[in-house]
Amino acid sequence: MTVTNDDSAQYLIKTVSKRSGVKSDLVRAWERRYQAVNPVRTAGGHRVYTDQDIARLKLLNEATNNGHSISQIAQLSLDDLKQLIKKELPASNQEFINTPSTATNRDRYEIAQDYNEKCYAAVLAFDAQALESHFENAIVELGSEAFIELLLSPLLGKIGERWKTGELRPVHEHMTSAVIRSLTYILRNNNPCPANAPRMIVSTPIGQLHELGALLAAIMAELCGWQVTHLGANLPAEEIAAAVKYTNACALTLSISFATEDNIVAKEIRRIKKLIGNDVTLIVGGRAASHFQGVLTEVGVPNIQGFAHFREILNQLASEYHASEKILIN
Amino acid sequence: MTVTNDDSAQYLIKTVSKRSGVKSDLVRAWERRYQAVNPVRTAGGHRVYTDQDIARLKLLNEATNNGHSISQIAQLSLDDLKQLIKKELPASNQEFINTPSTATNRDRYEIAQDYNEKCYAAVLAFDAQALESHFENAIVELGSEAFIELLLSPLLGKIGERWKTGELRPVHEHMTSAVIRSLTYILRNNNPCPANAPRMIVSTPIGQLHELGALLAAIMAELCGWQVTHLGANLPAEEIAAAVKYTNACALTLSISFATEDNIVAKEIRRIKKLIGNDVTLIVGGRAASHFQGVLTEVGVPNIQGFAHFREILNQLASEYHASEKILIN
DNA sequence: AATTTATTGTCAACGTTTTGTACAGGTTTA
DNA sequence: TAAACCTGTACAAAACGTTGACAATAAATT
Repeated sequence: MTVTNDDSAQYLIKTVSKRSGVKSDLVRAWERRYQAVNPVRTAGGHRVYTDQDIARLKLLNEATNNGHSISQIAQLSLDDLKQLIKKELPASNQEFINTPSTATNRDRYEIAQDYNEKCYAAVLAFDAQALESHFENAIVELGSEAFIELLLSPLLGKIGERWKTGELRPVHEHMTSAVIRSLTYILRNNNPCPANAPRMIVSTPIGQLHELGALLAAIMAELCGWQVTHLGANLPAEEIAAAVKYTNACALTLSISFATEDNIVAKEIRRIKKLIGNDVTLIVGGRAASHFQGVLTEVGVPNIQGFAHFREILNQLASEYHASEKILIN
Repeated sequence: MTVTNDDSAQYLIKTVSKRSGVKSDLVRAWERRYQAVNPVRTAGGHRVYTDQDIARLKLLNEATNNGHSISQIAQLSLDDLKQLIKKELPASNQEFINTPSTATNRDRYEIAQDYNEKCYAAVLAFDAQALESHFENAIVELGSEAFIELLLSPLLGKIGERWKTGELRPVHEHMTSAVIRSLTYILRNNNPCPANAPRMIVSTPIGQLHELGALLAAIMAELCGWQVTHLGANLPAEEIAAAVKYTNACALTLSISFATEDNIVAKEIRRIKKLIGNDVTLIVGGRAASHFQGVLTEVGVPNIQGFAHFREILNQLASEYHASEKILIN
């Protein structure tokens, strides 16, 4: 967990209690009896907690509700706690994980807002460790779904904008995608996908160097139960098509983030469509996708509009896939 | 990964009872009469069980339901119990019968060899899931160090060769690096690096599209206690230099995997050297690094020869860094 | 076949430990 | 100054622990 040199302690016990779901008195008791957390103190003696402490208390709360005795788990590391929780729920009540009863929707929106600023600050400061740490905490606190919709997606949008204004450089984006790529591991493990899940390839056509959008699509598809192979950015049509063939994927998602003057992207999309044929569904999304509306309608690709739409398409495809699979079995 | 860390006792009897299906009273009776389990005790005398104990009780429960007398099987080993159950039920409850394969005294080299073949097969078959799974197992079985030296490095070498012969396509490499990137998370967590660790940037200059070598270098440096930021492949000199500045890195590692006819790489290396100055150590490695020997000696970069050499340089740099840091403090 | 013996799951009684909650009186913060 | 915190203490419900006993079977012996 990359020892966080997180001197950013900032929350008083009331806030911590609200966000973690553990009553203030109990937070103090857990600290006194088991050293479950070690908050810093103000000059006057008030406890001051970090985001990590909140994540920790949240997990401890969940674990104790699951029957674990606090004295036995209070000193476990964040990672051990995550594993503990994961073991408890072998795909039973996903709702409980993703919709923690402790935070209302507005709360979560504000929390995400909070993390958003911190994460952007970390990107700007080129602090990969802080960024990763914030992401980890946010995943615990928000759950995978809200993490993506309320934090990751807006953040990546912001990064894209700021990149155009010159506030951020290409390296900022590279660093960010490196961090997000390694996070994929956590997210994937939160939602282990079934063996017969439909497969998808995610990439970016030649000329499109920005992979953040593709990463987002890949993560979202994984959370929807797909088995995703992310190929990175800037790949020629033949390569992408080859990957589709190799994996026997039933869908291919391309991310187009920037509108280019040349017509390379349009050409590539046509070539890809020709190579993969009609049995594989082509999905094109991204901030600049609408710029290529002409080609997209030409090859029969729907225009993705927001999350809900993307998720909807994914679910529909998945159910079609499973239906056809059943027929094959019979 | 989720490898049950057996040594961490943490469950109280209620939880154990719920999970194993054996009533609390009976668990105690089995312990008292036959020493079926040997739980640790808390200071106050409460029994504390491990995951293994739970597995054991589950199996004992099943076996007694199958007609075995508890006194006869209470002291059997976990493996023996699994065997017993397996024989009884030819086709029903085959779950949870995984041999932890603990006491293998086989040579690590052979194990790595074995994994190497499996992993290469997964790459060839474009099976990202299998590849990731093999990697995970290998890390557990070999440990991070041996994983890198005996498995990852030879494997990446092989992939590089086969790429040249045309047996593998570029997508194979992309897929592989995607998997390895997400694995970074595990490796990093196995070796949490201290807050005052020296920082390093790892990347690949423009024209070098292959990032496997850079990934390998990044992982190795992290295991040596560095705080590494991996930027991905194919970045212009200014970007790389900017990242060095932002992170205040004291070393920059570039990976050169392929010899190009043009002299772009040489140019880029000169530019990078000029931009980062002499306070930042430039390290250049990779299969094709020797091809640019001229430039490298010109800018004063040592020729990396194998792991040991790279590690040696890293350690020396780190100790120099820490020495200079101490001086700064005083 | 009848009787004795051993095994095994379950309970009850009664004391101890764990753990969440509460409150009082003083201090810090905004 | 009011609201929020801190420390310390206390308390009660839930969960555990030990001991010992008791049927219901299963196994062995007469």
